[in-house]
Amino acid sequence: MSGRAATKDLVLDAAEALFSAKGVDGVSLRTLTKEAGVNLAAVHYHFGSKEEVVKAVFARRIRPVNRERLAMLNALEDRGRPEVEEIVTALVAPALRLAGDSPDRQRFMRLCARLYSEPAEYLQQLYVEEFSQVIDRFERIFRSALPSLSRAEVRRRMHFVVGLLVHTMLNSAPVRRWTSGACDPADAESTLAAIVSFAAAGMRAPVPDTPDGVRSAVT
Amino acid sequence: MSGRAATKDLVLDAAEALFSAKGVDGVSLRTLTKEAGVNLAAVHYHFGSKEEVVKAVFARRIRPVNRERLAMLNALEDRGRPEVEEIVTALVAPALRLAGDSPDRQRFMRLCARLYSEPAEYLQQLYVEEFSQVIDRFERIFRSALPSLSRAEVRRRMHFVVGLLVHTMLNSAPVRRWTSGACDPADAESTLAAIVSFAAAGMRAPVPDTPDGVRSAVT
DNA sequence: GTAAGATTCATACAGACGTTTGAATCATTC
DNA sequence: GAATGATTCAAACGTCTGTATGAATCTTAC
Repeated sequence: MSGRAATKDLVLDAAEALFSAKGVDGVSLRTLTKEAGVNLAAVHYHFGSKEEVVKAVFARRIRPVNRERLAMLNALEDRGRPEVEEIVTALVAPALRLAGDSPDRQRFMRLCARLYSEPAEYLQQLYVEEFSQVIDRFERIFRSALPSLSRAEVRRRMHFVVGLLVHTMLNSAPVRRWTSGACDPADAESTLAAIVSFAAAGMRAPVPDTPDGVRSAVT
Repeated sequence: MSGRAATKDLVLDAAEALFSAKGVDGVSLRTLTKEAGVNLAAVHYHFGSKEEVVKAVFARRIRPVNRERLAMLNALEDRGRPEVEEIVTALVAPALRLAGDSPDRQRFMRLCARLYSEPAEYLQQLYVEEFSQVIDRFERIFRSALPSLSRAEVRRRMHFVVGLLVHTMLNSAPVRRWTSGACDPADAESTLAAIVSFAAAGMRAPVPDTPDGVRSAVT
């Protein structure tokens, strides 16, 4: 216990900013510690390795997001059968909300999306730990709102929703360029509304006829 | 001219496989050239730098994809007013088709998606060169099929579609895990049908009421 | 105020990195 | 078959990487 713990946070803050800008592999510990204003050896003293820094950066912010997701689901279920839009909102809004508060969090949003598409093995395990419960919860509640979809189809479509969410969070700058500023992703409110409308319609889309239509037997 | 050109292709093939497995930063030129069975210096002799290798790997396969996209759009427009599903198919199918033929191409699909979410600046310029024409084309044809959407809204929703496409191509393994094998993304046919159904419904979704509803003036 | 523990510091290590070089080999042409 | 240009090769360059060490400095408690 004890200790100022300031150094640890300085490292995490700088790591969040730098990793999101240049990718994990693109940032050396020397760059990182210099930016944080701490000694090079502080990283290994406080974290043990660079990998542990990455995991700490990720976990620090993703846990509140997933907590909020589950809380929103709880609130929805208490009020009866939730609409698809409401479920999608519970999945998307807590993540997007990260951008609302401060530029730091906006940076993290991009890091989060970037990490999700990085291949490192030590991260895969982290995803399982942090997400598997949330995924299961959403699958169940989506299935009850969309009873005509098979379990596999629900999961696939959830994957689509996560995909467009991650992509939106990752590429804010390109979107702003594409839309000539009309769709500023920093405008979290309109982004959220657009995603929810799009994703809910997608979740409700008719199941395509599989030519060899046995696949839907998997339920 | 002349020369066997075999070395160049050996490098590109190995780069495609390795980059897609471990990311660009995760593969050293020594690993790459050893895997390719060529000398370390061959990279700089034939390409000049590692960055140029990345760009060559990307361009080699993405150009045929975009050519096919444009060809499909041409065919659609010749036959009259295309349906939203058809436009989405023209956007998605050529990319997914990469996975159909061989494991090599499947690897490339993942690389492609990964590159798209990497921050390196030298890649951004490549995207503009390779994609801007295609994007403009799709925007126009989408707008004619969805006249109620503003230009900005069309672009935003196109971005969503690209997002779920990229995410699908990037994370085939997780999807297979999630769906317990029921949605094998290697089954390109069913993946395509699922994406098209989901994305077309999303493109057609009602425009959410913007509380300060002036934004839709941008047209 | 002094002992004990936590933290910081400068410095070093060994190895991997992208890149360069100059000689050796190959293919081609006359 | 000798000459020429294209290609390959082994070796080395300097720099940067993540990690480790041990002394110096703080913090805390008595």
